[in-house]
Amino acid sequence: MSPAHPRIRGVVNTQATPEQTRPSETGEGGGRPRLLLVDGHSMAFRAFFALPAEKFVNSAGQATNAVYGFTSMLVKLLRDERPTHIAVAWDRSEPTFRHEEYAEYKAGRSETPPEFPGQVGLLQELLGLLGVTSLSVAGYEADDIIATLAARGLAGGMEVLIASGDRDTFQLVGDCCTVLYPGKSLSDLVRMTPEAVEAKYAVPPERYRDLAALVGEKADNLPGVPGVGPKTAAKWLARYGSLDELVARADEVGGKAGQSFRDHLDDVLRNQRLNRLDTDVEVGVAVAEMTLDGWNRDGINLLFDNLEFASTLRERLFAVLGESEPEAAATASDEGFAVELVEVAPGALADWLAAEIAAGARTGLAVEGTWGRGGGDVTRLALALPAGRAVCLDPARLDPADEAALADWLADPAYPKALHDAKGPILALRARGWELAGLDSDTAIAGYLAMPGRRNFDLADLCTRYLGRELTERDTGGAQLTLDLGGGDEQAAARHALATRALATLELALALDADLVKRGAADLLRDLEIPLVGVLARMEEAGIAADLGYLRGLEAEFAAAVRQAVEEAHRVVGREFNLGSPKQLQQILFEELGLPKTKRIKTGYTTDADALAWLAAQADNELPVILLRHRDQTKLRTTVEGLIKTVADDGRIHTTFNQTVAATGRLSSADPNLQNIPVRTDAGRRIRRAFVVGEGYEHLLTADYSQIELRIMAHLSEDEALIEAFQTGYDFHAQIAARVFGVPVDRVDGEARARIKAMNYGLAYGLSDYGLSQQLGITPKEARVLMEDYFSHFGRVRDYLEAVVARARRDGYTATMLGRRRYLPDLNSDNRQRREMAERMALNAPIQGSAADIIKLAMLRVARALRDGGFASRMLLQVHDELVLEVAPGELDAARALVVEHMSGAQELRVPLAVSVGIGSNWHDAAH
DNA sequence: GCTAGTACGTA
DNA sequence: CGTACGTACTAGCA
Repeated sequence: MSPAHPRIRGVVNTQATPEQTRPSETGEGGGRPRLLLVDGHSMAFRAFFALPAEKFVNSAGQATNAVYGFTSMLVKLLRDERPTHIAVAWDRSEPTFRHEEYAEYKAGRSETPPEFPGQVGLLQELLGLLGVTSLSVAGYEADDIIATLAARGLAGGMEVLIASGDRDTFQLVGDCCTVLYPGKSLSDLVRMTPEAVEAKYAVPPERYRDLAALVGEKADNLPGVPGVGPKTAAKWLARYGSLDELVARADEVGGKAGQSFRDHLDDVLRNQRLNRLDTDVEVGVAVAEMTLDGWNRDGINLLFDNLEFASTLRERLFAVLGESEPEAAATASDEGFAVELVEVAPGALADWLAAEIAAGARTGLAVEGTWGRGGGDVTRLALALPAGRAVCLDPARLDPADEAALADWLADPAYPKALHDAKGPILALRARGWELAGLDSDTAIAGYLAMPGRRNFDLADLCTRYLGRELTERDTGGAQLTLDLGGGDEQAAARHALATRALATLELALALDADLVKRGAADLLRDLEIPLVGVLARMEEAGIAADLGYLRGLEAEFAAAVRQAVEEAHRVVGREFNLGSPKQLQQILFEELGLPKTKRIKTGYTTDADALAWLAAQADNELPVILLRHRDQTKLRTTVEGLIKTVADDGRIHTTFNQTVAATGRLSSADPNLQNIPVRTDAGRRIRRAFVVGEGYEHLLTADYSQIELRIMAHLSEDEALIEAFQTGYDFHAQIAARVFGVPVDRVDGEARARIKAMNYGLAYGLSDYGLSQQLGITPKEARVLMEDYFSHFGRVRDYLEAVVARARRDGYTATMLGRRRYLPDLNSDNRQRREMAERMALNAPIQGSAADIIKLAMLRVARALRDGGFASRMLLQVHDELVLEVAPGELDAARALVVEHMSGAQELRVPLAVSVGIGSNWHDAAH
């Protein structure tokens, strides 16, 4: 028997670098270090088919059979083989050098089952938590990585074990290198030693390549010599010694098979080239570093909880880890976050990323910088891996090669990333030309879906709540620290703090995943809210063009009207006072002028618009009217002033959409709020003329849902009369009024229609008879009669509304059509006011929330359709039931059709989802 | 400089 | 005594 190393070298041309192979001197039991190399996809795929996919599904619908089977196999290997070092290699989706040589390589494989790919990411996440090195290298297959690592391990004196379902690895078998090949079942791995290979194929391992080249490999779509099987091939190789020799003396081979061999010589030589495993792959991580340590017990528990794995597997895993592990790694996480900040040498980032982060495994990303108003800047960013290793980068001092590597990694959707409140960082990264793809979790949004009523979703708060660990002052890099430390320490502390945030985000994402599965919101996060983040970032970045000169003109006009109202008011009262002070107004109106008292409030009597209008009618005094005009004009002036202040250098206003504020699921807009620009009064609508189509575009287009909340109420209540009213497409409120008052539709007068309209909308808000009477200026008794008349025709609506509250009281929450919950503990409060408030919220939340779900779906559909269709037109604003787009030249008809199609088709309801569209050169004229 | 209260714009 | 927001202002406290 020839020695191991020459044998390997003879086959694969080993070029092991000594300094990279320094296996630990303290291997298991003091013996030789053992390196276990696993072919990830190959073994996961075997596991997938070994276990029934339908039996391994968690409550989120995630198939877990491959994860379970692979983990089970890994536990067995760890227990039985006791490796001191371990790595798992993965194939990549990109073509390899083999595809370049032979386009048909691996063609004709049957389609991967849809349940499989998602599990690879989970497995890689698990390996990260186990502290197992997970590798993939662009342009190479897992086999090549394994061959490279095997050669280095052997050169370093290690014993090598390879777990792979790919027979190409048999060429690596030697005295110190054994392949564990799956037999009948996954747990039954056949030990392919040199003797076993020889017994099975009648050739030594170093001749296996030659044999495979002759016979062919169906799985790789490499046809061999027709009529030549393993027996003939082995016989020839025994006679001629090697394939090279056989080829050289091809004309000596007799018989039909010999002729076939000569006819297919090209195929054989190609097979031989392709089945050679590369041992010079740049893997970027030394074999000696592939020790099994730094595993994360909390993380593993969270992931297993999430996957809903039985406790037996977990116990077996911890048992085998516990035996081989220093305790420190397992307990370190009890106190804060055990982040290990790694320095990557300049120019080495690409290698580090490739070596440390397997495609599909999630990385935590934290960004330090500034953002807002559609832009931002990055001062630092940190990446953290599941086992706690992290790197912190300063974009300003990044080697060009590293910058390119970082940009590629950020933009690669194959690398899932978890961020906390990602939209700002996305804008900041993009300002540096870096796209972020593969956003896999946003922990702020995940927290919002779990607890939509909370006011803030700080990373530290969520860590305390979900991980039971504090993101301490030290971790967060607080200002206090900078006073105590010198410049260098300050930098180091800030880097450590950011890396800790990245790790905390990663761990938090896992915990929130599990929680959202329990709350039925995992799909909502993954399919709706996360994709929306990028869409909103684009909208904020685009902004909307503003006519600054026009705004300044308006401001002057409104300011003059305010001054005039102030002068008039002072003249009427006979002295100067602050019209903006409710307190001074109360003094003047109710004490000095002795006007009738209005509704009581905490500080006295209200001076709101309703009360002033009432006073104007009651008393013979012109002051209330002047005050009303002053209020109006002041509001308009401050609105315009606010807008002017926010016009950016590009002449556009970039709002910020908040995705985690509204308890019902709506977006909100701030800085400036573009969702409350006046529209109801003529003076107010003039402000909308300031929002104009930008340079390079042709039109503004607005598209809004007609009565979407009422349609949702009709859908959810399944009230046939309501549904029918929407299906006819005729004036909805008039139709309802006709039924309630028992008159033909064309005889419904304006008064009746207005009452029913108020009633229709009021229902969705938990309207009381008192509230309705206030709204309509009728007595509560009349309002009660009106409600009874209404419900006598639309009984299902009342049933629905009552059922919503009853169910929410029982479950503790309401749910929208997409399963977005709102928790309302006050439904069982002893305090009547709180309880009734909660009841109104419960009535409204499913309706307002479902409308929010639907327009969010529509936004995703519109954004995708615009992108896929190559449109230059873009979405700018969302105003709850309305989208505002900027249409590029020549795209009007197509854009209009696209928006209508994707808005009205966003969700199937029992009633049509009507969308109306308007076009104009400014927001006012684009109304309809 | 902070918060509470009031008021008011939108859907 | 109808839901959901954001902003601006005053007043009172520190």
